[in-house]
Amino acid sequence: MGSTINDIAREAGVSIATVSRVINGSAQVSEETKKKVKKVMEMLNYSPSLIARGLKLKSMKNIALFVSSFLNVNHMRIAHEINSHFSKLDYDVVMYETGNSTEGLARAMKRIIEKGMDGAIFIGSSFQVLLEKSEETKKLISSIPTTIANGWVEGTYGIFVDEYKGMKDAVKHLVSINRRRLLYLKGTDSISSDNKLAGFIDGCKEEGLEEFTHIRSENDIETTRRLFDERNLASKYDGIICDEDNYALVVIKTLKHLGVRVPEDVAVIGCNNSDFSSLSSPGITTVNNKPEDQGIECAIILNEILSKGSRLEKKILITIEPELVIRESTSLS
Amino acid sequence: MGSTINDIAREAGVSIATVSRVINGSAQVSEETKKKVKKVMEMLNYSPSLIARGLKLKSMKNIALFVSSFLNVNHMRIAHEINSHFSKLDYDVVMYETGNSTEGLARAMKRIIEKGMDGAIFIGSSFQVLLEKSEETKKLISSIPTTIANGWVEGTYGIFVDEYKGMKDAVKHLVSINRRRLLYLKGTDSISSDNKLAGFIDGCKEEGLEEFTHIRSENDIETTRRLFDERNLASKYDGIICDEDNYALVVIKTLKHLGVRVPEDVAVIGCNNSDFSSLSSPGITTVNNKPEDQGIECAIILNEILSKGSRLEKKILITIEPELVIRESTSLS
DNA sequence: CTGTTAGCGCCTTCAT
DNA sequence: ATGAAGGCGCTAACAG
Repeated sequence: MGSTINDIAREAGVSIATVSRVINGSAQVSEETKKKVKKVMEMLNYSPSLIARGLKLKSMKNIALFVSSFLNVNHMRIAHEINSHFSKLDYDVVMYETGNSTEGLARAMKRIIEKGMDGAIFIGSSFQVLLEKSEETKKLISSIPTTIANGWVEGTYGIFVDEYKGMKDAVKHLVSINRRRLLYLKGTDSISSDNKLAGFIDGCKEEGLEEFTHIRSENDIETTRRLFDERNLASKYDGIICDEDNYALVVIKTLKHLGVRVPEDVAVIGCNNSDFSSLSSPGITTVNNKPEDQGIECAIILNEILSKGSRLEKKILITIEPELVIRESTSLS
Repeated sequence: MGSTINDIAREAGVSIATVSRVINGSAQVSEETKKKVKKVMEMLNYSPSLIARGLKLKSMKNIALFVSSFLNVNHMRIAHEINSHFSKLDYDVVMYETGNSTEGLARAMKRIIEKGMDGAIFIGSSFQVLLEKSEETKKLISSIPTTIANGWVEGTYGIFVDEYKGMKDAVKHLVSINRRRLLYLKGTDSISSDNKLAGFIDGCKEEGLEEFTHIRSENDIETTRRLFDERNLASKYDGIICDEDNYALVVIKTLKHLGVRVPEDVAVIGCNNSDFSSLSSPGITTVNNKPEDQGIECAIILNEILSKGSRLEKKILITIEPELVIRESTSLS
């Protein structure tokens, strides 16, 4: 609302160049004038227009962050870390909620050039698919430094989360507590969810299991109840893995409704190590895919590219190893 | 990456003024030249620099959104609605995570003038206190259109959520199922949490209850267990209200641990109508404070001020009435 | 150490 | 219907 650099210059009796210098510390200014200028800035409650500076410098120190939804807690945990990291470096991270459509993504991504974003981060494997669908987005992406949490696309740097192995470990854990009839419940489709499922299947095979299945379902209470009723799932299986914690909650609710005990009759495992899994009763054993680490890695790598001013020599593909967190839903204490 | 308005003008053989006109539809341009210009824009894959435009227009169509943490699901539900609303209007909402310190808030709020934000929204009653702490922030806030979800400060428009009444209703509900020894568990301090507590207390009085208490506690599993052990809470009370759903989960976990049945022995009520409350077993009766409505109202009001170009005549103070959602934790089906 | 100047890309009178 | 020109607030040579 403000005073501009001109006001400061006039009031302090110096040129705008000098003012600019004391603002940015970009060159030697005598202590005396520096002090004078600073005083005037205080008096007039001046703060430089980042948008004018941005026009000149072709950067507003913004990084664009794309998420499918603000309501996805796991993704927000990642976003939180990224934001913390960059806000310390005086960057603003601007979050865009894209939904799951190509159009939504494309519309949001237009901002990256309209606003001269310095970098971009995509959260979630779903973007891997979406980004590859359109030439336009692919081109856009390779025009600025980009990292993807849990995914990779040509021209970007990806953080890979080995959820395949995570699910294998989950299977092994179930076998270790004598469960040999396993059911896998898969939620919405995505590369991540495919990887998890593959880990489940291969894990079962490696363990020599003979009775295991996977079902694609909505993670919604009514649907799940019906599913369990119709297929009599509760009595057929003694171990269930869900690809997300919230679905595990729904499953447990369903099992209780049927009078089935967890974990005595059926053991249950979820994924994400969310508050759902730790706070629910029983606590849910879960595959911790370390969203915080994903966020930190994304931020570090992107910042490295940014400050190096160029692409990294080799395509770093950090791999994060999930970890099984064991809770009551699989332990007969 | 970018072609500029100059490139387009040159390539199309017109002046930049004309190009500007077709971009903004701001004046009559002959169909012919319009077509020509548009074609060139397509060919060169041009998109106007919002930052240059922003410098000229003194607005980048940005609204600043302040949240204490991205990890607060309830707040993000509000943010989600706000974002949806404004993105349709071609505004970007820039989210700032401020923590709970004055410094964090002040630092973030500097952006509102540095970046010439068009408006600001604060999510959560905690900001009411923080904002009033400093003259600087108070002044800042009254310099641009501002709304607050669940709070109010001089110079802003507030959305008021009647959580006081919400909690009274919760008490009444417990009484209606014959609970007369009530315990209230209070989490982190805030105006909102104070209002809720007041509602609980007054509700108990109105109902003529004689045994009721409230305790301030951390909502963490270990702390809660210790608290229940030391004070023997589980046997003293037959109804418990928590000021947030996640704490209700912790309480239920604790009760189960002690072999106490919910709701037969102790009924439990939470607040927020979060996924926690609907997905947990038992489902938790909860005070729905309608975050979605809060978000929508914030957005609508702010947008109204923005488009009217001036402050609204009267200080609107929309009031949102919470609604009790009854689930298994209070119903002996 | 300090001032002058030329843009950054766009919008907007003011002429034509 | 179109063009010319000034300016938004700031930075970065280039002079001095």
